[in-house]
Amino acid sequence: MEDVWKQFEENNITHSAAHHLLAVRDLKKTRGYARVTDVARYLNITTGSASTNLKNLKSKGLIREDENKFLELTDEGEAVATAVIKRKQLFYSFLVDVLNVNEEQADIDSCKTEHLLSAETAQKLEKFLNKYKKQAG
Amino acid sequence: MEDVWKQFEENNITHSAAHHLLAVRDLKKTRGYARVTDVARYLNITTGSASTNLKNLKSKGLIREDENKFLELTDEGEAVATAVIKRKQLFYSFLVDVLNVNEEQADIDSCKTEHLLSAETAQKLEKFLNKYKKQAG
DNA sequence: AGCAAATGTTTGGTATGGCAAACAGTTTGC
DNA sequence: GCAAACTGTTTGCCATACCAAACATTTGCT
Repeated sequence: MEDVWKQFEENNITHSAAHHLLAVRDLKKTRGYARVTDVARYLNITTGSASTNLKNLKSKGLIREDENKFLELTDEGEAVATAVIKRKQLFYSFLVDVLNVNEEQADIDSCKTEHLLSAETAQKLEKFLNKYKKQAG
Repeated sequence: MEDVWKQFEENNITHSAAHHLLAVRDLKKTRGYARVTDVARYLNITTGSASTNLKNLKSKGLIREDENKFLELTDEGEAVATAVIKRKQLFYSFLVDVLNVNEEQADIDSCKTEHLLSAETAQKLEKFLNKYKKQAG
C-alpha cells in the first residue's frame, strides 16, 4: 500500500462528521430530540454550518430526518457513532489508566484520534486493557 | 477547555504539512538536495500542489530556500519534523511491540496520528515503552 | 544559438468545513 | 391578527488541500 500518508483523509468519516453524529446521538438520548439548531448549539457552530454538514450526512445515509425536522441516526450511523465512541473510550482509558496522562489532555488526544484508529488496533487495544486491568487493577 | 472536538485542526501543523517537512528532510538526507519537484514526486502529488504547500511552509518559517531553489528545514522546521518522527515511532512501536498489530496497519495508524499526539502523551508513552521492553523484551 | 526537457508558479476546478448574513418558514405571545 | 422569536436553508467568503492545465523560467544538449 503506497501513499500511506495520503490515507489520512480517506477514513470512513471525518472528525467533524463524527462529532455531528455523536451530537445527534447524545441529544436524542438526553433530550429526546435533535434538530439542526440543537446540533449547532451542541457543537458551538452556526446553524448554517450544521445545516450543510447534516445535509451531507443525510446524503450518506448516516442520518435520517422525519416530517418534523427531527434528526436521528440510521442503523449505519449508529454503528459508526458506536465505533467512534468505543475507540475514544479505549484510547482514553489507555492514556489515563496505563500512561497516567492528565485527564484533560487524554480527553483532547483521544478526541483527535477517535475516528482514525483501525478496527484491528481498537480490538487489540481492548484486549490489552482487559489483561492490564486484571493484573494491575 | 471547551470545544475540545474543535481542536482537531488547531495543531502546530497539519498532516499534509508534516509530510512535506518530512519529505524535505528525507530528500536532503538521502540525496543531498530537495526541490519542489522532488518533494512532489516523493509525496506523489503534483508540482503545483507541492509549490503551494511549500510556499505556505516557507511563510511559516519552517522551510528555507536558497538562491538555487534548494529547500531545507529551518531550525524550527527541524524541531517540528523531529517531534513528528518521534511520535510516529513511539506509537508504531506500541502498536507492533505491545499490541501485536500488523506492521502495515501499524504504519497507517501511526502515520495518521503522528501529528496529533500531545507532548505529554509522547513523553509518557516513551517511558512506558522503556519499562515494558525491559520487563518483557 | 536554438530547441526540448525539466522545473516551478499560477489559475481554475473539486471537496470539506468553518463564518456571517440574508432569507424563508413556523411558532409563540400579546 | 400580527409582530417577534425561533428554526432552517442558502449564499458568499475564508482556509486547507488536492487536481489539471497553462504558463514562465531555467537547464542541457546538439
